[in-house]
Amino acid sequence: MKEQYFPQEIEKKWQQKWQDENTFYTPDDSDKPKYFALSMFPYPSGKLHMGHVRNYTITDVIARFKKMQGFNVLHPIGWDSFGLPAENAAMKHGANPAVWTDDNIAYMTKQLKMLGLSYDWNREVTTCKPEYYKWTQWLFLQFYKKGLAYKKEAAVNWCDECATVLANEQVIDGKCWRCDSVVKKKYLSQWFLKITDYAEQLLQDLDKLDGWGDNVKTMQANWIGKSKGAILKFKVCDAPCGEMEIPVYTTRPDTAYGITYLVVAPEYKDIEKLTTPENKEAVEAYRANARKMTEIERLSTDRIKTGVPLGTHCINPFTGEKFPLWTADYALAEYGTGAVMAVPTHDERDFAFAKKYNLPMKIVISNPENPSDCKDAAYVDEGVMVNSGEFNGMKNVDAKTAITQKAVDEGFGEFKTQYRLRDWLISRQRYWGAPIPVVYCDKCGIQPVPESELPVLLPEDVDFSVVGKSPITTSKTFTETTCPVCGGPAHRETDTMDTFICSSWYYMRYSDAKNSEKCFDKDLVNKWLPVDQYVGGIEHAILHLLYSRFFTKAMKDMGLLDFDEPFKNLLTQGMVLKDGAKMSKSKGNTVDPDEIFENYGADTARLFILSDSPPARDFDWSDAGVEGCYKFLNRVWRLVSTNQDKIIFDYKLPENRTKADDDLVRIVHMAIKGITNDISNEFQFNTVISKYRELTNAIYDWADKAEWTEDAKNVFSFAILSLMKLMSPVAVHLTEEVWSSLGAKDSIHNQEWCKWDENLAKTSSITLVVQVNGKVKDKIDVDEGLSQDEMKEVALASDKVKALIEGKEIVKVIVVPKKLVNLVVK
RNA sequence: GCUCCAGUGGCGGAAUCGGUAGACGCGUUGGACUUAAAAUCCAAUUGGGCGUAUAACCCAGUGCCAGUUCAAGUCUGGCCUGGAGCACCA
Repeated sequence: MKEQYFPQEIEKKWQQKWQDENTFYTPDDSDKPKYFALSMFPYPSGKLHMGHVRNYTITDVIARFKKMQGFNVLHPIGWDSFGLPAENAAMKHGANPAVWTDDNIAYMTKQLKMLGLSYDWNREVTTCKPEYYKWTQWLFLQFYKKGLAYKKEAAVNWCDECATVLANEQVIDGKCWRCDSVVKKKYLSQWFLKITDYAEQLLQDLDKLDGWGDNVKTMQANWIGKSKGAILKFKVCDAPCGEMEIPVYTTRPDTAYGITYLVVAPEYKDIEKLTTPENKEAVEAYRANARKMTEIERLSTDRIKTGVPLGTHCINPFTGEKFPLWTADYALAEYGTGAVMAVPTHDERDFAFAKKYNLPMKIVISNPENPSDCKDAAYVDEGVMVNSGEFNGMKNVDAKTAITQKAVDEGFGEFKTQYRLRDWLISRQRYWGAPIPVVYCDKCGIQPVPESELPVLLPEDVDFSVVGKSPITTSKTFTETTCPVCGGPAHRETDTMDTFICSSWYYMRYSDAKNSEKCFDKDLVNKWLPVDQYVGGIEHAILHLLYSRFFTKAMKDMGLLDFDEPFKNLLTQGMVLKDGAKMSKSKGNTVDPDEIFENYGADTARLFILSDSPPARDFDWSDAGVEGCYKFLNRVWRLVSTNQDKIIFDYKLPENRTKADDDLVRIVHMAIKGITNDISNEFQFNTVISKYRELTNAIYDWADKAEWTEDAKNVFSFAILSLMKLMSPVAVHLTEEVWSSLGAKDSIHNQEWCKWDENLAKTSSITLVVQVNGKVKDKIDVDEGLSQDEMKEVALASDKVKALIEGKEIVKVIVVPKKLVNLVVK
């Protein structure tokens, strides 16, 4: 072993060796219990960034720790390799997206290996390869068969920049999640997956996810947005085209006696039938204007509300009162029934609208102690029913049920549970994705591609320079085909699938990555899944994580697997910051992992990225911090290299230890206990690393004073070799090099995790804290075995305490065994 | 507006159960070694009483205000600040 630490040299050597010896191969058959550790797989953008380094290091340390604890650990990696950047690069540089993607994967693979990650590369999964997307397409067909995939014409989110539609989940603040440009509405016929069928299950099963943070669970619950209310139906009394009925959804049926008008969304399907000839022109103009607006404008809550009357009227079935119909863009076509009953006195939005257009108001709920006149604001709190016929005097919360029941009994209403979650729009008008396996025949209509004809391969004869349509439509070989039913001419669907489909099941594929007969073997997927620990960024809280839960539930119902939640435990790691801001190219505050590997080595990078903050919190990168970690590894190296002659690999702890030896043995046991607990308890790697330092410091101190008897050498060896094993999940190369230099035959990464002896993992004496009236006044070293009475005596014998309690009365004495005595005096 | 999370030295952060606040590190200051530097090592480092050495002592202190308790960074209630998510969802 060299005197000096040369990380680059030893890291390269061991990476090669691990690869040659297949050190991290995971067998499917093993007596050991399974453990599936998973990082969210990367998009092959070109280069790793520090967020990747953090994510993969965290998971890698978990995987290695679990392996040493005796688990058969599955720790795979793959590539989320369909998506727009490849296509954009193709357009810009004339490169083929497949080639661009392959190059990026090759480079990033090299980087992952340089980080020393313990992946089983035999299970690598790449979503853009036909052998993978064949099964993505196959799964689509299963969804289709089950009625969970359907096509419909709808107002959808459109991004001009990306020239494609987007799912609701991909619109952030009215902007595209990828390019940040403003999203528009377009009417298009598109493919959807019926995630709404699973809304209730997706919501309820959140309770099962004990291993998920509350933040993610509440975000998903809010997104699903369950509410309970009623559908009430209103007869239109003067529609130009005969009798009509308008159903509305409301969570406030208790306010039904206070309705003074009714609003339908500008996109409401029957709006034309509800408009009188006199109002037609104004209504048309209003609707045209609404269509032009962007989502941001449309949904802005501080915009002044606008609307126009339709000229027709409804009857309130509770009161017989007649009230007008309006259209206004504060009613949303996609939620509820697209129509709203308006009660200005008890809803802020209706109040603002009624004020503006001078519509009447009627108070139906009142707080008897402090009645509101509803002149300046709506009264939205609880109260007692007034002006509500037979319901007068009832509490409004009780009236919700009572009034709905009346509507049910009399045939104009029903109880209704409503969700905000919408179906998942999965069509994309882009090339670089899995083609939707469907053909359109003039005679037979929509026909799924037979499973035997999968995969539907992406064509290569395409022109990426086209504007305004998907490059795939320029292929001469792709579009024209024959109908699988009648054999007549037909054309293929040219839309591809949202990449989030590919990532909704990739983690299952790891269980059987090379299967060419099936998407995976059922026994294997049931053996390895659910994922025991999933690690990734919070940005997927309601995208990937919700979609994957939906896929799992749907696939369970299809009989493909037997579990109903994919990820048992979820760790959402914080962002990597530099100078307090998120690292980004535009801000110019990025740190290139390659440079860190080159200057300090991967072990330093791994150690540092775990050292300063707990994994869930944001991490501020600092050059001084890296330097500090590098120095620490040097210090560890020196500790071993300068004392090599005193280390016995097959040490035996002496039976009769001297006091000094004893202390080091205790310190090691305490470190083992502390580190094991810190990892087990939510992966607190930052404190794990502080304990590495404490132990290293303690060994240095001890070695300084040691007389090198045989016993001392054995104790020292125990300490050094334990330190190496404890550090091996983090400093993977350094510990391996030391381990082998000291005479080991097998890899340190195949060793068992250190065990501690509870009797040795504590100090022989304790510090007795003496408080007077709750304030610490003295600390006394005492023997651990002291009884409570003895502790009290020791406390009272303290000179400091004597002085403080002199002339005072001891009211009470509290003794906490092995810890403290509190004297309450007056 | 609603929901969730967080707030501790100059900085990152530590503190199973309510029981020694500030572990470990970064930075800073002083010192040793060196012709010099780097590296390394030693010491100090919450604020104040207190710009002197030594040894000690006292007071205050975990965003703010209350409360529970012998004892609160930790529990309860009410705020303030920051971050994240949702948001005209009837």
